[in-house]
Parts: sequence; structure tokens; C-alpha cells
Amino acid sequence: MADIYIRVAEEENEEPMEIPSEDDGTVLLSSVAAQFPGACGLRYRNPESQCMRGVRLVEGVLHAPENDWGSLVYVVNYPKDNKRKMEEIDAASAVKVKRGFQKTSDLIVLGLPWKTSEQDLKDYFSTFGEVIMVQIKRDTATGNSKGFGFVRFTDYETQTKVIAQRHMIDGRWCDCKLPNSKTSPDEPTRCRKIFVGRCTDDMTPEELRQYFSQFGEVTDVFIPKPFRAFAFVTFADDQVAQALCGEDLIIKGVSVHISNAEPKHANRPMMDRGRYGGAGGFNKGYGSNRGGMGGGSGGVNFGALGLPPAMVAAAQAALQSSWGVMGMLASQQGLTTTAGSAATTQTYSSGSTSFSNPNTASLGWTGATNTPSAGSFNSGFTSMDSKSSNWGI
DNA sequence: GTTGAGCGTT
Repeated sequence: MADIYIRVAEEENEEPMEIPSEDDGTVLLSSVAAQFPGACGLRYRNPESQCMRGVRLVEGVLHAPENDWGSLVYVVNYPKDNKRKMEEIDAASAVKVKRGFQKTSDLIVLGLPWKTSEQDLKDYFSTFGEVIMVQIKRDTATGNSKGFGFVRFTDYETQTKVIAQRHMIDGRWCDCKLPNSKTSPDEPTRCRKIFVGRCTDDMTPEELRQYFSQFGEVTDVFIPKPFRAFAFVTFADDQVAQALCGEDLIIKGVSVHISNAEPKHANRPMMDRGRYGGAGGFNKGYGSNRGGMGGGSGGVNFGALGLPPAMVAAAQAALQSSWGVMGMLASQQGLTTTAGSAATTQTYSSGSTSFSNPNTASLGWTGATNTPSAGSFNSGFTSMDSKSSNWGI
């Protein structure tokens, strides 16, 4: 006698899988759970009432409705928490898959000559590997270099090599290090809104939306006006938002920093940066937590999200910015004054590089189906201060 | 037009 199978799917419109029934026509829950780990029951849509119906479950045995399973597709029930967890894992792995393997981070370049330009920096560091961002920090008033800057490479191997040695740049010895800002990652919370720091004037809400859509559905983008050098991006999925916290992302060639959008006054135990701590510091020494295979992800703490350790390890090893190969927009060049001193942003426009257009580059990534940021309201921010209520969130 | 250890306009 041929075995009888019933059709079971994770969701109603997903591809069903056939699960064997027993000789008496019942189906064991364990048979279902073998294919759908964590399953605790089945339901189906009643063709007459169009309502979902539960399948009778007695001591681990599922009983056919009307004594006949028919050709209906049965949908797996999960305990609420468990299902939630599965979705979170999916979101985390989606981010991880899109972001590649080993994380690179911005490196601070210390000891630069005053005269060194972004172009100089880029020319120098390109001899080590592909450079996706350079920056020289300048006095905002005078435009003079402060003698340090940042660089970001595509490949982690390049980064490792660059950190490991000193660099003669325009006649001075310079050091490249992991910046202190990476040593105390922002503590994650379960919220869907991220703070995007170090934004530049020319980043539009549309661009931010499109950029961040590569990680998940963006439900809102908010840029304070007048310009305040930061923005808020809200995702549909808090797990996506949390996965990005602590990261440095390259948007339009600019390194922005992602952290939680929680208000400052909400009792945040700020990590002690210990920057000047003289005595017996165990709290400095950046860099010691890196080196190995991606274990030291500077930013993301999946562990606090209640994921299994293996998943945590995998996710932490996974985060890397891989979308950052984007050109300097021509709009940036507009900052250059006659004195040529006000260009504090990246200016390598020499055409010898292979930067792709950020707009075209992003098209392949995203569904780009999000509507432009109207006032889609997202709750969960009741604790924000009164200022924020003016911000239209 | 100064300087020479540092840490990126919340």
C-alpha cells in the first residue's frame, strides 16, 4: 500500500513539502518537526469559511480534519517566541550574506604632514590595495590639515598589512591604527532606528534610503534641517538595524558611523573610553582584540540578542562593508574655493580610479520599491525628548 | 602664518 503524504509549508504561499502519514492516517508531529524544526502544530485554511483552522493534536499525533487530509496545504505553527527567533536569524544572515566575510574598518592615519592632501593619501595607500575612502581632518575655519586622517581599504588583508608597518608619507613617518572609536562598540538595543553620524551635507533622504535598503526594508529616513551632520534611518526589522550598529559604512565616499538612535538622556551607561586614563589601564590597547579571523568585530554584538553561539560567531565573522566602492560625486568638488583651502572632503577625482557611480551601483542590490520618505510613523520612540517631536518622526 | 600627540561637526 502506497504511503500517503500530506503537504506542509512554512507559510501559506510557500512551496509545500510532503510529510509522510502513519498507517492509521494520522501524522506525527515529530514527522513535521523533522522538516520544520520547532514546529508545534499545523493549521490550514478552510476552503468554505476561508478561515484558518487548527489541526487536532493529541499527544504528538495530528489528526486529519474530516478523516481526510485531502490536497490542502497545511501550514506549520511555531511557538510565538520560536518563530520570532527564526525570523531574526534570517534577518541576521541576510545582512551577513550581503556583507561578505571579513570586516574592514576605517584606519586613522597619524602624523601626516600639513601639506598632504586626500589625493596624496589615496595615491600612497593605493600601492597596498584598493582604497575606498580617504579623509583628512581639517580645521573647519581655515581648512588646514590637522595632521591626521582616515583611510579605508576594500580588503581586510590590505588593512592588516597597512597597520603592521610605518609609513613614509610626504617625508614624515606616519602610523595607521584602528581608531579608538572602534574599541567600545555601542551597546545594542532592540530598536529599529539607527543613528547615522558623520553625514555630509549632500546626502539626500532618497540616497540614504536607497543605500540602506541593501540591508533590509527601510521604513523611514530622517535628516534634521538645518544640516546637523547626522540622520536617522528606520528599518522594518529591528534585527537589521541592530546588525548595523557600531558599523562604519561608506556612503558616497564618506564614512558614516552607525549607532543606536536612542536618546542620550535615556540612562545610557556610556562606556568609559579611558582615553586619558593614566593608571594601570586595562581599557585601552586597541587592536588587541583583532588580528584573527573576524572574531573581533568592532561593532556588532549578536550575543546580546539571544542567538545561539554558533550563529553569533558566524554573524560576527560576517560583517563587512562591501558596497563602499563609490565615487566622489561631482557635487563635492563644488566646495573648492579660489583659495583651494575649503575642500575638506575627498577630492580624488583623477579618473585613474575605478569608482563606480553610486546610483547605478545600488540598483542591483535593492528592490528599490520603497516609497520616498513620507511621514511613515514608527512607534517605539516614546522616550525621545521633546526636541524629537519637531523632527517629524 | 604657528603645532607634532592625537581620534572622525550627535
